[in-house]
Amino acid sequence: MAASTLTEVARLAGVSPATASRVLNGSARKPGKDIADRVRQAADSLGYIPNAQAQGLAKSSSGLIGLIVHDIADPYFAAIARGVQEAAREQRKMVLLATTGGAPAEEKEAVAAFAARRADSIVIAGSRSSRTEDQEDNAELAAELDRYCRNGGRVAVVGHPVVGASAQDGYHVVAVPNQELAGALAAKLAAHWGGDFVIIGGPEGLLTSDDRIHGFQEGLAKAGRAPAEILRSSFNRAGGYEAGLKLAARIKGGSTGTGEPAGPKMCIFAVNDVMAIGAAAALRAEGLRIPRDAAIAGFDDIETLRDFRPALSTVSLPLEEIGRLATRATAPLAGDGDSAPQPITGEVTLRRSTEAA
Amino acid sequence: MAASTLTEVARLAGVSPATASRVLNGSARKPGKDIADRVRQAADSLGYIPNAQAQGLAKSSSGLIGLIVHDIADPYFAAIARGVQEAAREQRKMVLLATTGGAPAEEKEAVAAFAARRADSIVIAGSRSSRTEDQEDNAELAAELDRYCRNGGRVAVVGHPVVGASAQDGYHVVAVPNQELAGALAAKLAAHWGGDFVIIGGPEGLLTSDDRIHGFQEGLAKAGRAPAEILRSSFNRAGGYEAGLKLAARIKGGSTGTGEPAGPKMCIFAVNDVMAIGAAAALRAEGLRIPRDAAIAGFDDIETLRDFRPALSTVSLPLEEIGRLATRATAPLAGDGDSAPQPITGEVTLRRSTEAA
DNA sequence: CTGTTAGCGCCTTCAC
DNA sequence: GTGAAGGCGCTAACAG
Repeated sequence: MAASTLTEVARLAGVSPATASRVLNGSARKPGKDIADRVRQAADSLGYIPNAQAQGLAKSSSGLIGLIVHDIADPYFAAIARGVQEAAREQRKMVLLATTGGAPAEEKEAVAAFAARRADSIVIAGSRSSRTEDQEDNAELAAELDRYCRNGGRVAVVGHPVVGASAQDGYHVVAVPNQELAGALAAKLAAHWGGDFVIIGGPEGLLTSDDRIHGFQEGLAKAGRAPAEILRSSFNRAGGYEAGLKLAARIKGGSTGTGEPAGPKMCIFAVNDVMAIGAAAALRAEGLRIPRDAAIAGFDDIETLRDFRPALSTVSLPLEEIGRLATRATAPLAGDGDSAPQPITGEVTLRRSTEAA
Repeated sequence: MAASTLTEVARLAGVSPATASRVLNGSARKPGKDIADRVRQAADSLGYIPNAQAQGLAKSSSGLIGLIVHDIADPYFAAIARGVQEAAREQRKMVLLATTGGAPAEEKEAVAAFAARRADSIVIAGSRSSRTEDQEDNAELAAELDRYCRNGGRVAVVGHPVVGASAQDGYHVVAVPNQELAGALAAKLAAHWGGDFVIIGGPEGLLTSDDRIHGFQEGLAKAGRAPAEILRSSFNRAGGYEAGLKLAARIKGGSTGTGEPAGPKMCIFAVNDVMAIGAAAALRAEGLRIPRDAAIAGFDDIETLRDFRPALSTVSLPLEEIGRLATRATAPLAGDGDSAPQPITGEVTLRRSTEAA
C-alpha cells in the first residue's frame, strides 16, 4: 500500500489536483475557504504526506542542506553540526550528513552526491589540506564545487576556501582567525612562562593546523622568544597521545621515574583540544603531572572537555555559531551580495593547565 | 545554467535516453561496449550528475536514511550517529539528520519529514518517554511510524519500542540491556562499598533513565542493600550538576569547608556519563574530592570522557555498534524476517571514581 | 477562483 | 541490443 497522492486527495475532495496543491502547500492564490477545508479534510483522512521528491523535481529545489564533516563523533564537528542544524531548522530545511575523514576525494564524492540530490546549499566544515598528494583531489573537489555553484548551488566553507575553487556566486567562506588567535595565545603564555615551547601539530598541509602553528610562532617571535619546536602527528587524540609520549620521555630525561624529572620543563601547545587531551593523557600515563611537570594548552574550547582537570587553557571558538553563520550565509535571502565576511571571533582562555608552577 | 540532464547526454552521444540510462545507471540490460563508451564520454564531458530526485520519483526509493537524535552535539548521540553513518555508507545511502530535543511531537514531525522525502529507513536513537504529558504526542508519533511502515518504510528504534507503535513489518528494536547492566553495576559497587547509595536520574518517564534506575535498585536489593534515594533532574550535564550541588551540601553537612566533611559519604550513580560528569564538577566546585568524599559512577562510557580524572566508573556500551546494527536492521536484505533481536551487550567498567577510599 | 495542460528528469515496460 | 511511450507526484503556466 503506497502512500496516498495529491491526486487521490483531490479526487476525494472533488477538486482538481492543482487546487489541492494550492491549499495544501502555500501558493500565491488562495482557494475558497469552503473548498480549502474540504481538501484539508480529505488530505487528513487519507494521511496524505506530500512527496518531497516530486515537489523538488517540479520546483527544482529540495529543501536540503548538505553538511560535510571529517567525523561526526568528533566534538568539534558535532558542535558545528548543531549550529548547522539549528540554522537549517530556521530555514525549514533538513540536513544531509556526509563524513569524509578529511579526504578531499571523499569530499568531492560528497559534493557530487549533494548535487545529485539537488541540495540547496552545502556547508563544508572540515579543515582543508594543501598537501601535494591531495593536490589532484583538491582540484577535482574545486571543480565539483564550481559546477555546483554554477548550477545555482550555494556553498559555505568553514575556515579556508577550498584550494583552487574559483566560483564567485554563492561561494562563502566563514573565516576563522586561527592565526591571530594562536598568536594571542602565544603572547599570553609567553607572559607567564619563560621556558621552552613545543608545538604538537597535525600533518603538514592541514591548513587549520598550519595556521595555528604559524600564528603561535609569530606570537612567540613578537614576544621575543625563540620559535617552538614542532612535532607532527595525526589531528586527533591518538596523535596527541603519541606526541605526548615522546615529550614525556624527554621531560623525564634520565630520571627513573622517581623524584623530579631530569629533563627540561616545557609549555606544550597542541593545535586542538582533542590532541591536547591526548598529550595530557600520555604525560599522565608516564607519571608526569600538569602543570607541575609541563604546561599544556589546546585550541577550540570543546564543551565536553571543559570538565577535564587540570582545566585546559585554550582558545574559545564559537563553534555552534560558526555552524549557524555558515549555514545562514547560504540562505538565498541573507548573506547574499558580497557582504562582509562573517566576523568570527575567539578568545584566549587561560586555565589551570598552564599555570606557572 | 542548469545541470545537464540525461536527455542531453543521450543526444550528445547520439542514442536514446533509455540507452543512456542503461549504461549510466546499472540495469539488467547491458548496451554494447562501443555505445556505452560513447555515452560515458558524453556524460563525462557534460559533467552529468544524475538527478537523484527524479530517480527517486521514478523508482520510489530515495537512498536516504533518516536519523533522529535528541542533540547531535551530545557525545552519546554523536557516537551512535557515527555508526549509522558507517552503515549507511555500506548501503550506499546518505543520512538525513533530525534533532528533536527528545520531544515526541518533534519526533513525529521528523518522521513525517522523512516520509515525505521517501527515506528508505528511519533510525530513532533518542530515549522514549512515557510521561502522561507526552502521551498524546507519543500516540501521534506511533501513528506516523505505523503509516510509514505500512507504506514500506523500515524503522529501527534504539532502546525501547515507541510506545504504542504496532507496526510489525519493518519495525525493529535494538534492545539495550539497560536494566541488567545497571543491576550488574550495582552489584559490583555493592561489593566494594558498604555505605549509602544515591541515584541521580533523569525526569520520571524517560524510559532509559527509568530502566537504569530500576535495574540499579534491583541490583542493590539482590545484594541485600537498602534502595537508593533518587534525585531527579534533567538528563544532561546541567541536570547532573544541579543534583551534584544538592548532594554536595548534604555531604559537607555542617562543615564550614575546612577539614573533613561532616555529612555522610555516599556512592552516587548518575544514569549517564554526562550527568555523572556534571555531578562530579559540582562536587569539586564545592571543594569535595572524588573518590575521597564521594564515589560516583555513570553509564555509557562516552569516549570523549574517558580522559576525565578521576576515571569514571561506568557501563561501557558499544554506541557506534548500536548505530550500525540499528541501521543494518533496516536494510532490505538483512535483518528481515523476525530474526532474533540484536544482542547488544555492555560491560561494567569500574575505575578510579568508585575506588573505596 | 478553479480546472486543464505541460512538463520537471528519470526509469521501465513494451515493440522493434 | 535499442528506441519509443508512459508514468512517478507535483507545480506552474495558461485558459475558463
